[in-house]
Amino acid sequence: MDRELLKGSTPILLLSLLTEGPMYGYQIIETVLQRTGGSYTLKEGALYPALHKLEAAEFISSYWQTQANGRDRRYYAILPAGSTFLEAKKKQWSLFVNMVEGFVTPGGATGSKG
Amino acid sequence: MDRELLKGSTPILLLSLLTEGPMYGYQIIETVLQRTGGSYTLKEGALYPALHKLEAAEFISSYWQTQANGRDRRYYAILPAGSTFLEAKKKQWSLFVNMVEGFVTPGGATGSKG
DNA sequence: TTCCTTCCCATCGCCTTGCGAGGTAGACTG
DNA sequence: CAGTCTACCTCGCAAGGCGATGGGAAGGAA
Repeated sequence: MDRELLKGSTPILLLSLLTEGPMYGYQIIETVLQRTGGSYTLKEGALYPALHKLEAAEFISSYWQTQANGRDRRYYAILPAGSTFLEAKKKQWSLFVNMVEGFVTPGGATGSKG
Repeated sequence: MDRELLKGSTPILLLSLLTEGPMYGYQIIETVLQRTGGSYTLKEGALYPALHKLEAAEFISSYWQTQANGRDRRYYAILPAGSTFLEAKKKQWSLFVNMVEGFVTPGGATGSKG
């Protein structure tokens, strides 16, 4: 996967994932790995800073939870402001995709997909 | 338009545009501006370095052409290697788009588009 | 002539972001 | 005890877009 293509899409990925329910970092990495069939490994060096930034912006919140075995995990949950932001980002995303596809296929692809 | 989203997609845009025929920098900016209805202005600080990089990689070539009024314009044209690269990039692009949309809409969008 | 606008090229420093590498630490296995 | 897996995190680097800035020529206005 081209790293430059990823830039800017990580918040969308994260927020979308958290819409399904709270998750912790390691779990997010595993989930992304599984869902992409192993083709995309969300790196820790990308994940944690992104998560912290999202939290600082109050789009998500976090809380520590102790498991049965005593280990602590930091869960992240989406906040209302995060959902709003996600919707805006999604619109931006489809606008962006449509724009690029408009150039790639000048004849067709004027929209429709998002 | 989110700047981070753009990263990595500029070569695709440029190469796609040049597939339609040789163009010069200013013209590329104007064309992008027109086709996006003014919503996306390809900045000079992004365009020229990208163009030069593409040329250094021998994906495009350039030549100066003098107009009737005596002014010089630097035209860029796509090379065979550039077309090959474009095709590869397009595949990467749709893989990428499908991946992101797979997260955004967990139910549908499993693929098919490329 | 001088001035301004449009056209056309280009570079530089800054900022953001992903990545590779490195670090800490608890729980479980051998 | 050592090794592995889980789970957290940070740092320096590279890459790319952006805003600012600059050079220069053509053409019209004052």
